[in-house]
Amino acid sequence: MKLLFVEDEPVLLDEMLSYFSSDGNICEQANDYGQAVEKINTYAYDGIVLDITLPDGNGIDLIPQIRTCQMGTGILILSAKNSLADKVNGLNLGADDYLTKPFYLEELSARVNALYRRKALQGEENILFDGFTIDTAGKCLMYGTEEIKLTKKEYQLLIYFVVNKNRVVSKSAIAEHIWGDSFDEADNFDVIYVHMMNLRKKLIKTNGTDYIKTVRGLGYKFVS
Amino acid sequence: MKLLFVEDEPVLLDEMLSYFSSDGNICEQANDYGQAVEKINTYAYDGIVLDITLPDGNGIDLIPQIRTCQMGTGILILSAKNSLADKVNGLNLGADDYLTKPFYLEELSARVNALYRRKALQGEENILFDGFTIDTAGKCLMYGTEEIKLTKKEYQLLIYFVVNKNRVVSKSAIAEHIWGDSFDEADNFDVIYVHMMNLRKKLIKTNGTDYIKTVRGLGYKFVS
DNA sequence: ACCGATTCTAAAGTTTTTCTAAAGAATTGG
DNA sequence: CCAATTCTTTAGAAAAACTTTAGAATCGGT
Repeated sequence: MKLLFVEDEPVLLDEMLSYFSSDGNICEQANDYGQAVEKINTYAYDGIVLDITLPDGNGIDLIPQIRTCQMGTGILILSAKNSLADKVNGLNLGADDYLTKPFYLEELSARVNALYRRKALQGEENILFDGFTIDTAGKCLMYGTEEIKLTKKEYQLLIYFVVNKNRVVSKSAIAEHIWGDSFDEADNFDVIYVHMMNLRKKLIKTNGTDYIKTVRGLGYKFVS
Repeated sequence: MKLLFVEDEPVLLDEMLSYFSSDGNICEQANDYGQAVEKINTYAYDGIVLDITLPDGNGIDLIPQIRTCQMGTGILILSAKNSLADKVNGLNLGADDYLTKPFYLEELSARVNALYRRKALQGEENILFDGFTIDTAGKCLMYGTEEIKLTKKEYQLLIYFVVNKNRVVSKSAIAEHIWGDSFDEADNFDVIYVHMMNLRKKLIKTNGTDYIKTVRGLGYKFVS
């Protein structure tokens, strides 16, 4: 998933970025309030980890802005202050969870994942469709008891499609979501074609159904 | 696991630090109330050993502070006073266990480990899987009656994997949990690769099964 | 201070995944 | 119906991720 980390302390920021990146997410950063505003108004994120104390403003003030332009985005507030007022205030303004520094990256990760599941999938640990089970903890796809081996990119694609079930997702959206900034859109979507095809093939091979419909000129749609 | 020792008497502090460090834990110290407050608000710990009588304050007053920012941390109170009032007071405020000075380090160790077991391992003394027994008190792995000799790192890895059975754990998560802050993630994960390989080899050699699946690009997963 | 065990580093080897490129099929618009 | 565009499919190159080995450094106990 695509995450934004708003944090001014460089060490902690680095730790979070490398932790979440190596966990298979696309991560972006904002070092202060100004950068955060810019990012929020330009890109869509699945989750935003927001430090409250920033050099040029209070992170809490970002929450309404995020909520007006990114309804479904999970917001987790971070704060060094051990203040109940901040927590209550943040949650009232529309944050979804709260974590006080210090914390284990492991716990932050668990909470961000939980947010994403709550937001996108109504709190289901396992996503089921038509005999398939996506085990989000084990990061694998099962058909009955048999494991359908997916590569990392295929797994990410599948999750993204299932979350956006019955909705057309553009190739740009896929690129932004799964490749992030590193994707060179000017060139071509060939990479996406190839991965789509590989994922499709594996699903079709399993039970004969093609869950992914091509919407020519617009993108793809997962139906189930 | 990561521990904090709050104790003003240097001899006892040193003894505790060296005992627990050599047992494979990540240990930190605070010599007085002030240092303790600082540490508690900066880092996360699995367990805190807390002397009640400190030169600049009463250790008991730290308990609420710990509890508000570190929910899952085990707290063990130490006191020279053999006072029932202190004990009751401490436990009421959220401490998990109590030990009166003087004591044997072995007993302290046993109690701190018990705290961890209660917290992370849901109270299990022995973890069983497929003919193997992990004796968490003796910190060893048995296959039937035969002991499978593991190094400290291998044992820690195994515990971490077993606790997270069927869940993919990223290399960052492993690093954070087993190497702590000393791990230089920027460089490489080579150390992890090597230890993983050694642990795997020992398990495979014992009964031919590879319980650890590599999830390329994401981490490893213990399945049983 | 020495010995053995453990842990780490470095590098070569292996496997898997990802990407690129190109040819072929389907669809759309003129 | 033809040309242009968009997508599918294949195959192989390139990159990345992981495994394995060996030896150096470090640690712990005597």
